[in-house]
Amino acid sequence: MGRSPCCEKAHTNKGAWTKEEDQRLIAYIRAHGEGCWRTLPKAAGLLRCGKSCRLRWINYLRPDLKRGNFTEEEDELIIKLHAMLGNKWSLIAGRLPGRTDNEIKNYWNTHIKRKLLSRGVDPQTHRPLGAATAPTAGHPSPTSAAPLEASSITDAAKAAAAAASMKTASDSTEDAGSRSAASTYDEHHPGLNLDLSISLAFYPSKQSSSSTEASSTTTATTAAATSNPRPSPAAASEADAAHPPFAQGRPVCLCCHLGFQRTEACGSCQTAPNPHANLRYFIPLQGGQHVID
DNA sequence: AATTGTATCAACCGCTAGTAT
DNA sequence: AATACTAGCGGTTGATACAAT
Repeated sequence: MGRSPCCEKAHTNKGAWTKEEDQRLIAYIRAHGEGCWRTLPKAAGLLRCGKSCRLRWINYLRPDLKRGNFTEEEDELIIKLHAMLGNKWSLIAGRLPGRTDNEIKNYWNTHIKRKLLSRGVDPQTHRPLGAATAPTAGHPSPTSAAPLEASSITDAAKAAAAAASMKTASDSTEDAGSRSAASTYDEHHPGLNLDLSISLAFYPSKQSSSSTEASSTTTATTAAATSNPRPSPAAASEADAAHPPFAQGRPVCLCCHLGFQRTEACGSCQTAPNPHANLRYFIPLQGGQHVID
């Protein structure tokens, strides 16, 4: 029963990749795309296991990777996203176009931890070092019993919104026009506007057509919608059906607001019998104000 | 110049959720 | 329904580069 193993482990190379191996992998993926990693090594003539090929491609060879140092902006974004998500590196990376989870993880461990410690902040709890330890071990998660201060949540929301905005530019790099848009992102966003309400456009309600609200849901909402595309009105109403609190203007899970899939950041809003009971909510107000419930 | 210590990061390992058989 | 496997994730390790002595 089942299938054959993904690779002959006895006949696979390990360790650093050679230029030739890189070229083979690049050439193969250019010709055939990212298909089945299991069969790729053999098809590409590589003595590597599929897992290794996948990692090499994702972390190093992918053409859309952003090389070079992290910017101060990215630093702050990572800190804020980490405050909200904990060590969910892939989720954080998803909000930082051109960066990989591995890269961010390494960067966190080598730079940001130290940076936070020098600020007197615990890198795991994001609380002042002298402060009482959080009741839960590890990082504060959206479902954790040690939620961040309201201001931190709001900051994190803003950061994620900005990140989502950045991701939008990146996600659309398939075509040249979009690539251009991505490359000019910095020109058009010299200072990230983090003061955004990102609540209403994620699952746009047919009824919520207030122009004030529409104008207050700027780039980030578009980004959220992009990362969780719901293009048609039918889809929107479907979303309303799936998220009745949102459609009715009631509080909505912060994670969902930020554009995470329900299974991504807050599984509990999907699995908890009464998810509203143990999450913090983000109530959008007019004029970009927020209330943390 | 040689040695030792430290920082960085690519790659590996082990685990889990989802899926194919 | 049970089993076997894949893809993806986060933690850890090891090789290399660089800095200090």
